[in-house]
Amino acid sequence: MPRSSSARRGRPRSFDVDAAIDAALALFWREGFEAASIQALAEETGVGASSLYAAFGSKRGLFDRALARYEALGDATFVTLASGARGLDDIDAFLDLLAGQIASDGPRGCLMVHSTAEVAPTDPELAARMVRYRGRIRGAITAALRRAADRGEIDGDGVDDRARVIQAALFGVMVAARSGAREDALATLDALRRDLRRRA
Amino acid sequence: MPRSSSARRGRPRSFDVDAAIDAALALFWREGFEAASIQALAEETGVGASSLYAAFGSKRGLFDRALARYEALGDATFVTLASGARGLDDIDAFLDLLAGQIASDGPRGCLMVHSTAEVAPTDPELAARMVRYRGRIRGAITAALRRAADRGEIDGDGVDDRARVIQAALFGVMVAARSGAREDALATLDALRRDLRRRA
DNA sequence: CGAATTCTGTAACGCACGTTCCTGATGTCT
DNA sequence: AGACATCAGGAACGTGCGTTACAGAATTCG
Repeated sequence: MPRSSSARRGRPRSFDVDAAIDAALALFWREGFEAASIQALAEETGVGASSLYAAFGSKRGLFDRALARYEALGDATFVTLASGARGLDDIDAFLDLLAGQIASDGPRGCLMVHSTAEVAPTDPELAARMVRYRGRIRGAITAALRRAADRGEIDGDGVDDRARVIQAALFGVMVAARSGAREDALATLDALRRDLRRRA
Repeated sequence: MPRSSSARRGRPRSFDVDAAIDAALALFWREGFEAASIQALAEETGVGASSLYAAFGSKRGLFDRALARYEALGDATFVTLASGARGLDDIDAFLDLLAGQIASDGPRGCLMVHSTAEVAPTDPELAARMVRYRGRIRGAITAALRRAADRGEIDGDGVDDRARVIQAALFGVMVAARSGAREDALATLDALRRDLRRRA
């Protein structure tokens, strides 16, 4: 049990907690919660299993930290969407970010999406987390659509409905990406873009 | 190894294979592939583990049969969408079916969606199956949208894009349903409905 | 009726998992 | 320097998993 004070007695930790969380996040993202074994997490982070337990309590505890990190990364990518200076262009920029991630060799899909599929049904606390995450995305999309309507880029009617649809479609794209259908996922992102512009 | 002929020698099987597949499907649907243990499958189907292995070869073999059954059920619900006599009304009817399933106490979400999240990254054969399934849904939606355009219910431009978006949004709705957010999922289905009509 | 064949239920196997224990190493504080 | 506290690494534990081996039950064919 580490102290809250920065001055601790005893042998100091030989690894960076945040770096370990980032490494664990990468593995969870790639393989999912169950499939990421403690041994694999130890290898990925370069930290022994018992040290992981000392620092995070349990596999689930480490997962929580990794999810929090994921959410922070997500919020950073939503910021332009939520409070940018433009309208549809901000949405396009956001879709570009997603397309870049899908086209890359990084982890497939969205950690929140496949964690929902895997653990949310048996874990109410995590389920609630997913709901909040979804709501935050939807809120950011709504804000961008409102700006677009204010600028006369789209019709102002049905902005809330449209935000719901876009958010859901993005999650659907992430499911496709998870199955390795990159072309399909990217094509759907483009379709979403065009469909949005067609409402001008 | 059972014979192809109906006249078999030896002790006859004491359970109905199709009924066992249906029961296994229900459990996979509820809990996912990994979480559905052989013991739980044996209880759910009422068939001993060794008999399941004799009949299906492996857990994965049983899962394949269950997925095939799921696809057959799905195709049955797509049929009106794919080749109905109406346009937007056929889409509405399909959305009603989905809403009914989400509102019910049955398994949450779509088996294909959460199997993709769980298994597709490490199983190319299953991943291909998911891609085909998604394509079939998209095809059915496209057909219904074309009919709607022919009847003058919507603008004919961008039907393919729109079908992509709708299919992705439906999967996103299934993710939400999987996390137990019934209200949210149903609200998004309604939003999708209204958004579609608004393009009239 | 007896031989051959297939299915059922139980028990067991090997393995991998998450987790904990223990010992020695490595620090800080007085 | 010595007492104390924490950490690191490896071995070990118990559990549950998918799967298989085996012995008895049930049926068909000659």
